[in-house]
Amino acid sequence: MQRETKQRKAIRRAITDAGHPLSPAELHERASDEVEGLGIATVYRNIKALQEDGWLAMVELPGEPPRYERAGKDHHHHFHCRSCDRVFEVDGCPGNLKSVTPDGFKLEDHEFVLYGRCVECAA
Amino acid sequence: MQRETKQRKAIRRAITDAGHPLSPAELHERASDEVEGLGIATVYRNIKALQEDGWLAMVELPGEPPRYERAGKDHHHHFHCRSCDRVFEVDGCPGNLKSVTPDGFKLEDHEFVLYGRCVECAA
DNA sequence: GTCGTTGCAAAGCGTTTGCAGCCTA
DNA sequence: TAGGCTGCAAACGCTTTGCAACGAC
Repeated sequence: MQRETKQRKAIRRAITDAGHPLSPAELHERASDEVEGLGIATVYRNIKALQEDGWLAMVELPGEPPRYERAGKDHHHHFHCRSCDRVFEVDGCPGNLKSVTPDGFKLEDHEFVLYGRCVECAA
Repeated sequence: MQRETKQRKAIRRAITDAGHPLSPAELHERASDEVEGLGIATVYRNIKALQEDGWLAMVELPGEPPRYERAGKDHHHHFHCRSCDRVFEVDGCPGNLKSVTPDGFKLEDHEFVLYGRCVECAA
């Protein structure tokens, strides 16, 4: 990644402003506000480039298309609201992982997703 | 679902024999051993029918195509081996979920995936 | 001016659907 | 024999890629 185009700038800004993980389509929609005619292929290409650059991190939830957030955050997990479909960050970790790992298996990593209603939708 | 065709029988058997979740492609491959010329569309249609029938359960892991296992098992999670790409069942649950749920959020469900090396690949 | 980047359109890939013929009950 | 089920091929939705033009440096 070498040049700072207006498209790339808009995509960066969309991620930064969102505050929660965005899908490629959401990212395209938001960045299009700033750059008219932005192509979806450009969004995908920049997602890849920004990931390789270590600026962007992929958030994969079961059964969901991938979303993206700023990289470099502390270890965290996600809460997926079934009502508004938004994804929120959750600090902390339940721990206790070793105790459920089968004997002989080598645990390297884990993912962990909460489902329910966010504070707005629970009201 | 009303008729017991040889295709459906083969698909049921493939799931039962596997002992771990299978992707549609794996299911097609295994069931094809028993029924020559089995169409992939038939596999997908039966996956849907068997799910609606409550016989089959979908296992969705982050960033992975869906896999399927027998329904009706006790609450469990999965271990995904990064070496052989197989998915194993893990009994138990780390608990402690309430403590990481943000205030005001209503927790309804959770998913939880371990990554690493299975006992065979760790050797 | 160079060559990384872009938009468009075509190609991929996994999944779904329309349809005519098949076969279970 | 009826109509659920199947295989095939076309259609889909999302993502990737080829290509000629564009524009950041």
